[in-house]
Amino acid sequence: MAAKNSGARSKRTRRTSERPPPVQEPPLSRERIVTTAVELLDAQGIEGLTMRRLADRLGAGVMSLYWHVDKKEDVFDLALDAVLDYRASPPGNEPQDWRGEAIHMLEDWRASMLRHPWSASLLPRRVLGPNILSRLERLSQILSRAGVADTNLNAAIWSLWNYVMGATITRASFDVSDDDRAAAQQRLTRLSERYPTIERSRLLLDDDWNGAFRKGLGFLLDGLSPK
Amino acid sequence: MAAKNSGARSKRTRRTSERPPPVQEPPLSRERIVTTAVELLDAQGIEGLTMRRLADRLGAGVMSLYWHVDKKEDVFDLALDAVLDYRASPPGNEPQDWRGEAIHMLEDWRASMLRHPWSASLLPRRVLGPNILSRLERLSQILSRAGVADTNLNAAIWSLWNYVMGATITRASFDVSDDDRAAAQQRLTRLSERYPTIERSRLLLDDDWNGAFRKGLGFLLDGLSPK
DNA sequence: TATCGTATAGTACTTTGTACGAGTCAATCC
DNA sequence: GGATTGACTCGTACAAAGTACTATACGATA
Repeated sequence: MAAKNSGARSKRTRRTSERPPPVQEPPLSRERIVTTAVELLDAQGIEGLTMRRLADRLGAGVMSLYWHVDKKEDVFDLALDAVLDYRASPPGNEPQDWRGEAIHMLEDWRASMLRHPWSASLLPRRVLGPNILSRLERLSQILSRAGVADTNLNAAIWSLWNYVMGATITRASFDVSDDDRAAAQQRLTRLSERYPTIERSRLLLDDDWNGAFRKGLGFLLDGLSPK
Repeated sequence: MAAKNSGARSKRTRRTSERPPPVQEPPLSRERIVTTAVELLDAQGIEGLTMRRLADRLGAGVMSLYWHVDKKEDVFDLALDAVLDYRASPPGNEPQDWRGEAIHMLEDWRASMLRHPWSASLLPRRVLGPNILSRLERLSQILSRAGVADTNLNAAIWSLWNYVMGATITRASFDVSDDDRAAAQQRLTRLSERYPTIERSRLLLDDDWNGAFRKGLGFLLDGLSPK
C-alpha cells in the first residue's frame, strides 16, 4: 500500500529483447494515464471518463490503472492540474507594466481552462497542484512589484483568484448552449414584472464573454491599484 | 411523458377518510422531495444523496420519486435554488448607502451557500432558478441606483457574480480540513525556492476568510464606483 | 536457482440510476 | 351505479460503474 504509487516511477527497461506481438502499447505510466484521460475528457466530457473506457484507450486492463493511481478521483485531480500547466502557455510578448502582465496571465489562466471545459466542473475540490501554485506565485510577484501593500497582498491574490475562478466556471456552465440562454431570457421577459431591470439590460443575452471578463478584471485591478 | 411532472401539482384531497395505518407520511410532492434532499445533503454531503436513501427518508419507494422529478440531476438543481431563497434571508437593518447594501446582499449570498457547503460543488451547472434571478435583479437595481453607467452595468453585475461564486467555491473547497491547508503550506515551505513569495506571505495559512472576502469585495466595489 | 519487487489483469461483488409494467385510488362520464 | 381515466405509487430487474481480491508474469538481485 505504502509501496505503491508515489512520486516518480516507471523507469522501465523492459522490451530490450523483442516480444512476439511487437506492435504494442508502451507500458503504462502515470503520465500516459493523465494524457489519455485529458483526451478522453475532451472527447466525452466529464461523464464520459470511466475507468473502463480509460483502460480501453490505453490498451490495458482496468485494474492495471490502479497500480499507478489510488482512486478515480486522483485521475481527475491530475487531469486538472495538467490543464493548468503554465509553461505550456505561449509566452507571448508580455507587456512590461504590471497591469498588462496581470491581465495577460489571468486571461491565459481562464483560456487554458476554457479550452477544456470539463476542467471548470472539477474546480470545487481542494486542488493545489504544482501548476496552480506556480501561477499563484507568479501573481503574487506581479502584485508585489506593483506596490500592493503587504497587508493587502493575500487579499488581493485571493480576490483575483476568486474572480478568475468564478468567471471561468460561469462561462463554462453557460457554454452548453446559446439556445438555453435565449430561453432563459424569454422566460425572463415573460416574468418581466418580477425582474424588470435585468430584463431591460438583457443581461442574459450579452454574449461578449471575453469583453465582460476583461472589463470586470479592469474594475478589480482599478480597485487594487495602490493609490 | 409530457403529462408527467411540470409546474405546480399535488393538490391532493386523499386521506379524507381514515386508512388502516393512520400514522403515515404525507403524500409525496416536489416540495417534500426538495426539502428532504437538502436535509440529506446537509447530513451526508453530495455523495450521500442517492435516490434510494432519499426515498427511504421520505418513506416512499424509489421509483415514486420519478413521478415528480425527471432525473436525479433535477433534484440537485432544485436543491441548489432552494438554498438560495432570498426571502428566507433575514432582512436585517439594511444600510441606506448603495455600497453597504451591496455588501450586505453579497455577503448573505455567500453565507447562504456556505451554510450548505455541498451547494458550491453544484455550481458548475447552468442554473438560473427564480431565486438566483431575483438576487441578480436586486444587484442590478443597487448598482443602477448607485450610478453605474448603463454601458458598464452588465459587466459590473457579472464581475460581482464571478467574485462571489469564486469565493464561495474556493472557501467551500478548502473547508474540508484545516490540516490539509497546513500540509499544503508545509509542502510549500519544502519547495520554498520555487514559490518564495507566496510562501513568505503564508498565503495558505491565512484563515480569516470572511475578512478576506470583504476586503476583496471592497477592492472590486472601489473599482466599480462611478468616478 | 530461489526470491522479491514491479506491474498487469481477470473475476466478482456492491452500489448506483432508472426503464418497465403492474397496481391503487379518486374523480369523471355514461 | 359501473366503467373509464388519469394521477400517483412501487417492486422487479437490468446495465453501468468503482474497485477489492487474487493470480500471474517477468526482470533483477542474492
